[in-house]
Amino acid sequence: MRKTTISCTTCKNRHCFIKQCSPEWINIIDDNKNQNNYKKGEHIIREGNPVQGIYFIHTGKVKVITTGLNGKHQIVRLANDGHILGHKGFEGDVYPIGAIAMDDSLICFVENETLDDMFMSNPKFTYTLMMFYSHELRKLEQRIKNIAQMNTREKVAEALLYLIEIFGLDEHQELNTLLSREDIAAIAGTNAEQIIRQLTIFENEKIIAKKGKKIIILKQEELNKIIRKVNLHPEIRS
Amino acid sequence: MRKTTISCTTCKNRHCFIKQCSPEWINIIDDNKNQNNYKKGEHIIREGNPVQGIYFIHTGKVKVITTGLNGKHQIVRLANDGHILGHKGFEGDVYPIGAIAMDDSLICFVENETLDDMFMSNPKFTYTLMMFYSHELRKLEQRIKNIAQMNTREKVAEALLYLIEIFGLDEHQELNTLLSREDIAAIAGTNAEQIIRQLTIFENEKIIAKKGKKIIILKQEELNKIIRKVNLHPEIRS
DNA sequence: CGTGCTTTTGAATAGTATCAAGGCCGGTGG
DNA sequence: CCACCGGCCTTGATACTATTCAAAAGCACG
Repeated sequence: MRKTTISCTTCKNRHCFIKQCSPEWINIIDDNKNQNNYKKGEHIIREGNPVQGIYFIHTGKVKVITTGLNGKHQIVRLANDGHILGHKGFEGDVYPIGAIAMDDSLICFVENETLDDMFMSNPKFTYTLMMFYSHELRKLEQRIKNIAQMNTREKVAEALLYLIEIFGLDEHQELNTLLSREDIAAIAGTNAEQIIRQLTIFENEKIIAKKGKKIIILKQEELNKIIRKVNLHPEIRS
Repeated sequence: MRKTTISCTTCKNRHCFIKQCSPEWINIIDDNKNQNNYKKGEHIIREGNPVQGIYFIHTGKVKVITTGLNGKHQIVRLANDGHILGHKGFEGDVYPIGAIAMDDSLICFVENETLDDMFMSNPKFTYTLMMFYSHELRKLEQRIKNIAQMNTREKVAEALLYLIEIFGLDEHQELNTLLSREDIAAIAGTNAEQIIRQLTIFENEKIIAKKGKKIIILKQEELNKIIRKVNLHPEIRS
């Protein structure tokens, strides 16, 4: 973690919610924010620490985890540029989640006191954040259904699609991120062995290819089918 | 579904978010809202219908479902007095979830156009809604972890605790709601047979008692233990 | 007093987690 | 440059758990 100083007034991140504030407020935030560079693997938030504000991701990739059964980690959410970490709403409480940088990440921090003033004076900012939460909620509701009902094959397909959605593919159809099998298992809600077996099956079916640890997506539509098949049952919809 | 007319100015629901608006706005909402009584089992929202606004639960019990694998229903959330249905943020889209009354329920509906004006003119309303979403998000994140990692025993314990949290127990320690085994299965993310088997086990362990379809909670702390044991591993926390 | 629905139980089957062992790869030090 | 080490990946065998199917019992309702 190393302190840096990119001003909000020159910041090029178009998705940052702070941009929803008025120009004079952006200046105030500029003076009050803390900006740090986190190295790959570094903790941004530790589970159980007191909540002091919200983290805004300028650039980077972050995994949000909670510790569960037998100390197993579950990846609850993946976040990148423009996303936030540490939801508003539990001052005096502790973070129920931890956040770890998956790549070197530049992250701005705004403390609770400043945030409260921002909400009061910038309705558009509050509104945008409300919409963000609303969307996240909707996504999680879908994910709950998936994780609860899917078998391993479907879970792995869903995890891959989730990774594509968040981080995207490069020009060679390669996943723009390098996760351990264990990390993928923590997204899908199973263990590393199951992930490997299923990836091998997908490889045999020519849906993906493996290049070392990297995963190349050959037929994304096939992954979609595995999930869609699950979602669309028009004959059942009343 | 039958139209009723309780004015917001005399409404006694303390949790309703509309109360966060200014008095003049409450009058405007009063003129623009639609209030209906839904009978037990009636659909409030149908999966796939266009989104037109937000539903505010005055009184009642509602299950929020999505249709998944092989047409199985997953109960994503349970809602009661003061909660809302149909998240803001997908105008022009269709509801990804359905909502069904579990008891006779009185529900107010406000359409998108009115809502947008409310957000613009009532920052406190927007802020309150943002906080609500933030809390819901946090709860769902915990639930995701649970559902993904728990075995049947733990899932059933969690489902029972969830029911207690939302609907509470009456003076005889009876669950304040009557769900089918299938409904409980749709919360826990398994099937009705597993629920029955596990309820029988809990009964033998004197953790619960069954009175017909009703469930009596004898030792809630034992249910907590089953879940807590899962959450607390201090030796592992870094 | 049937009829249909939900609950309950049992048995067979399929699926998943766990354990163990070997392979691969990158990094380190000789 | 090579040999070794440790970590992650991979695969197989096994034990366990959950799902499915089938059938009986209980219950509500007309």
